[in-house]
Amino acid sequence: MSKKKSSLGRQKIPIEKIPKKSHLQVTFSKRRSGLFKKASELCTLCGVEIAIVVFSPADKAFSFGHPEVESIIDRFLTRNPPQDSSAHQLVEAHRNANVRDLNIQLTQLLNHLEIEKKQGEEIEHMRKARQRQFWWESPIDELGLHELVQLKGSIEELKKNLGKFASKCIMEQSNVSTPNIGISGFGRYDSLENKPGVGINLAPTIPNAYYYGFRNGYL
Amino acid sequence: MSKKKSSLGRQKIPIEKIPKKSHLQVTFSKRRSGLFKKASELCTLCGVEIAIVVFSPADKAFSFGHPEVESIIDRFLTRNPPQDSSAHQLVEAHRNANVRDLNIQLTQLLNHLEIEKKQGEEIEHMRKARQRQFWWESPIDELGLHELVQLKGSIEELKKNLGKFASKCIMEQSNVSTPNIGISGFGRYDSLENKPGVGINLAPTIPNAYYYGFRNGYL
DNA sequence: AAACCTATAGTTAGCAC
DNA sequence: TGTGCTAACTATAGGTT
Repeated sequence: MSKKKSSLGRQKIPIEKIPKKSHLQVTFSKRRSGLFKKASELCTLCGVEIAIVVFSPADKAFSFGHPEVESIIDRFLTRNPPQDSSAHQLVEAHRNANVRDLNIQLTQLLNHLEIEKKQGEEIEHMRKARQRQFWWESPIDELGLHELVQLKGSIEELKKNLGKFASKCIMEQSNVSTPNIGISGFGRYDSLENKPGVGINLAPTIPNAYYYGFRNGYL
Repeated sequence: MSKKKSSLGRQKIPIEKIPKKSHLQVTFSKRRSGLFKKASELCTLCGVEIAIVVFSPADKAFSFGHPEVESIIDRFLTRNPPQDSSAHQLVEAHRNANVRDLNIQLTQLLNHLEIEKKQGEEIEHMRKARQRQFWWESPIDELGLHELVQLKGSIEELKKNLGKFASKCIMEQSNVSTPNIGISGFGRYDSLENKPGVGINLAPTIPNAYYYGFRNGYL
């Protein structure tokens, strides 16, 4: 006849880590679902958005989210300045991996640009120097020793070349079957540009193969 | 004698959005703290990590986190592949703001580099072309029309300059007190470089101020 | 708004399946 | 693991301050 209570019912437990593992596991499961239920009720009753993330004792992730965990987390992180503090660093680092890559690329590009610029400046320099080498078109009494030496060499060179050309012309005069290599240009030049008084007057008819000279209209 | 109940105590409410705003606000406050309390109890009892984010009806953010909301969120996001899907886009965009800036910078730099390179190439081209302009030192029968035209113009120029120099020399011969501006160079040149046969032989004694010409030893 | 009160709705510990 | 039971424990609706 004695009614045996099947259980003592709910017992008060201290809020401290449950030592018995199997027990802890059960409690975790029950209270986790209870927590999520409370959250969902709060969502419905108050029309608010809630996200919960729980890592179980076995390090498994459980999450509740209304509407979605991600969107709420995003909202939260956007508002709460990502303080890049200690804990955040790892993920931030991971997130910034491409930023780092871009920075490296940028640095390399800047270096490249620097080199390219210097090369450009150097070439520009050379160009200007080269321009200055057209001294032989400037008044002759403005020339220095070095430039005059160069002028001499150049004219000497020109002399030789003209000599070669002259002999070639003579060769051709005596042998008509020889192709007119190198003559056509001169021919055109003569017809187009050999205005009296300023042209270059070659004297191909002069027998001496080494004869050549310049004459201007003022002479 | 009649004991009046001060309150009916807790009444059952349907789990649906509370219509009365003031009422809702109170419920939100109470249940939110209740939720956080449950969470903290779960943390203590089971030694787990929990993060909760709640956006109030007034769109204010409340959060619970043990140990910290951020670290738990990071853990969560790191494991759950950041799916870059719809919801995540906004924050991703925000996060990638600096990435975008870097990309813009990079693009600009690449453009700059492109321009710089082209300039460099152009200048290099000019340099080579300029080098080729020393054609007047190469065999004369290899020259084309254009080069010959140039040669003519250059020699014409040289002729004028020599003419000016010659007249200057004549002026000086007739007036000894005139300073030797522009002559010293020539003087040095003469003494150092006027080897027989290849030198430039000026004839300053010729009365005509416009007389000048070249003669080589082979003539 | 927040803090307290009270009666009661809701949660859950311990046990069994 | 999860579910069901039940008594006890806790949270909280509605009120007052």
